[in-house]
Amino acid sequence: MPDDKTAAPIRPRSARVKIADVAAAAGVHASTVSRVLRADRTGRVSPDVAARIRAVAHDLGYSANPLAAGMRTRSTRSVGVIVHDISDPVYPPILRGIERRMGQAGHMVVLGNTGYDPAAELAMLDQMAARMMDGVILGTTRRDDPVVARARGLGLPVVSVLRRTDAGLCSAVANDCAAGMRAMAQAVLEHGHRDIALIGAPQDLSTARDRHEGVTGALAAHGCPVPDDRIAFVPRMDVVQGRLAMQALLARRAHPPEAVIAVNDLVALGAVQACRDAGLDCPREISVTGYNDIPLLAMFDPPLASVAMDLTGIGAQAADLLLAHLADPALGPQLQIVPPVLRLRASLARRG
Amino acid sequence: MPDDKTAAPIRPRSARVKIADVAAAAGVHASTVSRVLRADRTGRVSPDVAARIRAVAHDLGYSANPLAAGMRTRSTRSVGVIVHDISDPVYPPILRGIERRMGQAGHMVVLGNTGYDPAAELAMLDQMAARMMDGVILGTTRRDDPVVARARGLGLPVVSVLRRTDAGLCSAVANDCAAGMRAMAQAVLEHGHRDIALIGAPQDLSTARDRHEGVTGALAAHGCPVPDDRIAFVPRMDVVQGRLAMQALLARRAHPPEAVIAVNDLVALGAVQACRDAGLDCPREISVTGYNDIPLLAMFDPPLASVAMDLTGIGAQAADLLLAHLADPALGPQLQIVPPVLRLRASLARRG
DNA sequence: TTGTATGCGTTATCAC
DNA sequence: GTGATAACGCATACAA
Repeated sequence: MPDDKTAAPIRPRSARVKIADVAAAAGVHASTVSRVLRADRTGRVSPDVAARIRAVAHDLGYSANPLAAGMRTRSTRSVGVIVHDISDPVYPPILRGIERRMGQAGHMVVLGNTGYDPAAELAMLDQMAARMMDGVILGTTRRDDPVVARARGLGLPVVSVLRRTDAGLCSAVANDCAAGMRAMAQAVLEHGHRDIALIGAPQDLSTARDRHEGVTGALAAHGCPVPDDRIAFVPRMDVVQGRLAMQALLARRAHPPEAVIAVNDLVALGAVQACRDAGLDCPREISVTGYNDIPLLAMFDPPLASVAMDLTGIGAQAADLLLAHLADPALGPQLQIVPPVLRLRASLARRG
Repeated sequence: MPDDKTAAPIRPRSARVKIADVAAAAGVHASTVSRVLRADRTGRVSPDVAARIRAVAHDLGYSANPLAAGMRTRSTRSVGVIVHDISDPVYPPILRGIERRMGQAGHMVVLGNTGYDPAAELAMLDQMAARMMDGVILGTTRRDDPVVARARGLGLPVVSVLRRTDAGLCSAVANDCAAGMRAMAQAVLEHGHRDIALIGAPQDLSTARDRHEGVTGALAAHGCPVPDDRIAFVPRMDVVQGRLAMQALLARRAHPPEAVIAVNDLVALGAVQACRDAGLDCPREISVTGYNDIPLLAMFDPPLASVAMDLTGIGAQAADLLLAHLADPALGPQLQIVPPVLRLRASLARRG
């Protein structure tokens, strides 16, 4: 056995103390140290030896390398989170809930931002799988999502947050968007509006679809169906697109609608901008509503009526659900529905 | 040499194809595959063999495992980002800039949220170091930061974003907060206000300190020094604390100040709330200003005067700077200053 | 140009 | 109860 140390380290070795150092200092073998420092005692160690090892490890400032351990255990104790756009204020509270829970469980959170690009979502998942992440939380889920399918193929646990797949192929934490929007539609009607416009989003997202079906269904059921030229769609749910959609709506008819129900808050805020640009006073001349109740929404001008949910709680639930899947690989897809709560504010005003 | 395959895999092997699989399929040795697939050709390989290996790798859907590679190369191609509170709207645009640049460079971004807790910041850095992250971007930097010191001790490259250390011990991308606040102070004076109150933040953050010194200095220089009872400090820069601080300010004197200059936008929004609670009309009776120009600030009621900077650009610059440090470990601390831009809006009104 | 041997830090499975 | 050994997937100094 040649013992030449030819394969020298690339860098001047970082001073990180490893198991071998602890073992040497404690006068035991590395495997014994590993047994002691690993909480799940696979093999028992005599109390005095264990105590000595623990003391030495502490003195030397040893901390385990989860990556190296992961090579062997196939668990790196890290999870990915993929979102369309971290700049959308709906995500930070969710991310915060995820990060806190995962941190408590000793897992790190890796962030992926994919800008509404399905190809980027797939590439991001592959990246995360290649890095041996234990699981992924998807904030990008589409109703029929190749990302979910590929994750299944890879055996990578996935939890969907906010949205879900039609087939329920993966666990999801979401709110009942259709119910939320039905409530909002009813509120708009109760405020006396009849000429109502809608701004929807791509229907391959369950949120966008459920909200659209919820609102169209509710309005039709109350004898107030929405004509096609009072419906616009945005390609992305942001302020700029909301503004463009509203401009398009206003251009189609001589008279503006009495109220606009937008698919989410950012789109609604863009719609408000477009109304102002067109010289329309919101809410005196036109009411606008959103969805998600992003932070600080009550402080906008006008305070925006929206549908709220506990975003941080949703993030925490998604994290817990993923942890449950990690603990029990046999666990089937779970669906957790969080109740939506109507938040009526000044942007929804009485007609007249 | 015992060749028994006793150490069986823990899980039913994930179907991930590895270098050995490609090597077997291509009829070459693994090291040859490694040489071909690694862009930086250390040893040359004959073109035909290289082409065959590449084809096989593609057919088999091979993708490298950066973690396993990192065990050897000491580079996991992942970086950490530590922030006080991802729910603060100032961070998402920065994070977006970082994520995009890092993604382009093939690095993943790990997020750490520490809630203004210095101990948590230190623990997070240790976590990231233990996971062999290539570097860390700090959004939490304190003027004399043990996190920066420990990172130096570990040889872990660090770039500070938004804030910086007094000693300039690590690279930083920030704006000139003192200059930004001087401009704001002057604008407030030019609007006729003389009874001006300040809401500051913990002075161990360079942003809070520079802004405070900038505004107090400018006001004093213009013959309008701020008395102690017109100054309040928040423990954290969020809406709730801003509101409490404003309440405290209002309680100290019979008459409210004419203007309030807050350390950042969230604090300013909290101050606006407190003013309203107290029956003060903002901006008719009291002007309020912020800092950072977080997204959508112009749509608030009132539109908040603030000091703007290119947050996404700052994130991208920080990412580039960290990448530069990774490419050249000998690179010393760099300081990049981004210009602040005054954004005057209706929350700052003429006196009277 | 290509194959061989070894190590990165850890853990699982043996033998003792 | 503890030590010895191989393996996780990859990269590289060296020999051939």
